[in-house]
Amino acid sequence: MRASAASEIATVDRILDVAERLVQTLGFNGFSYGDVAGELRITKAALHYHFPTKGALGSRLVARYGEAFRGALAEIDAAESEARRKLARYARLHAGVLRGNRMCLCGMLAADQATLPREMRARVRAFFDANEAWLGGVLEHGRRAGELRFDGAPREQARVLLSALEGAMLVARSYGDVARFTSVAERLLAALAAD
Amino acid sequence: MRASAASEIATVDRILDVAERLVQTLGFNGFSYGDVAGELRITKAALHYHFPTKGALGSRLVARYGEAFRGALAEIDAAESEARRKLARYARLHAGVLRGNRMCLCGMLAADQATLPREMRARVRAFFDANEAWLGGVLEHGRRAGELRFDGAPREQARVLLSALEGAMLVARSYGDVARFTSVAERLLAALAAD
DNA sequence: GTCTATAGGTGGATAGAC
DNA sequence: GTCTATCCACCTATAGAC
Repeated sequence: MRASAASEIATVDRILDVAERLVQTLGFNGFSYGDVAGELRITKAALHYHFPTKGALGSRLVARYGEAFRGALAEIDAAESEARRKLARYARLHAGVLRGNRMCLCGMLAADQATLPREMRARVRAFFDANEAWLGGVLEHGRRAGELRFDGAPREQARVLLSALEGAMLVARSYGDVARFTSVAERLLAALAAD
Repeated sequence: MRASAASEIATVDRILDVAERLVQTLGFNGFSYGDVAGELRITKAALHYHFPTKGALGSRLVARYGEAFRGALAEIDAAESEARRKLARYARLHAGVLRGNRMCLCGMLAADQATLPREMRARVRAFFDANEAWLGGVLEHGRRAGELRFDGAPREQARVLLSALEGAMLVARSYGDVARFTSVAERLLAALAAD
């Protein structure tokens, strides 16, 4: 391994980038090694050198996606202190994914759940867990601060929010209409406002 | 075509039953003619006699599912007059689908959207449209009657509800935990209560 | 790290006998 | 309406040369 110039991207990452987009648009059973290889102008055999099986590729995909998301959540925490602004940025995170007709990687894989290797399934759940935990923290803090109003446990309310946003992506994508998502997201957040 | 005894089920319907379950659990790209044929102990060629292409089978599947759902909504309208009770039964409809690890057929197909033939995509949207229209009507009526409280257009609120329920199914299925769905559904309906 | 070549299987779909 | 037989494209994955 040598030092690489800034403009170069390691083959592994280029594979992950293409595969990620394909999974998010077509589903885990809707893309093939051939699709990825063809787009990168390498052979399927070269792909297998980097990722011996499709499941291994999928696992790395979910792991990387989860890390990136956790990074984005940390950025939100660093940039915003108000709960309502944090939630608004969280929703915008998903809206960003939706542009380009992409579904949340883990929402898509949740649909393919029954056909995935064990490890991928576990990682998808871990992604949801992390999102719920973060949302739960924001909700709890926001309610304590008097910014937000809702009944019951923050963690339960977090599940409502996560489910609703994943579903809003799913449905909005059927219409190719991001506004459908943002409209739902705005209503969900407005319902939590204390004023 | 001859009169058939009550216990007999036409081959076409048995095909649709099996295919429906497979799509709801595995996704449209996660099942094959071979799977259906194997389960019914007929050959793939026999399947092609009834449904020349996979897309034709899929279209019939969505059409039938939509009709069944409309029937269920009509039943709810006939049995209940209060908006809150209608919505509760609507949520129970989805909970029933979720048992047996099934996803809403159209929610699943929404994930597979990009890989579907045009006609199937249109039928999936029609399903969502019909659900939104029915929910919008119930919400509007419920608010007028003072049973429900929410801001904005009923049709917009209907989209929130539909998205959230679809998403709740998607996420709950990852955990194999129907309670996750019912908990979210109850919170959504409680948030609409006027009291 | 990428290639050619290929294995071994399965995908959807068709032809023609019964 | 169901079968056998078959087509061809594609799938994931491996072996071995460069």
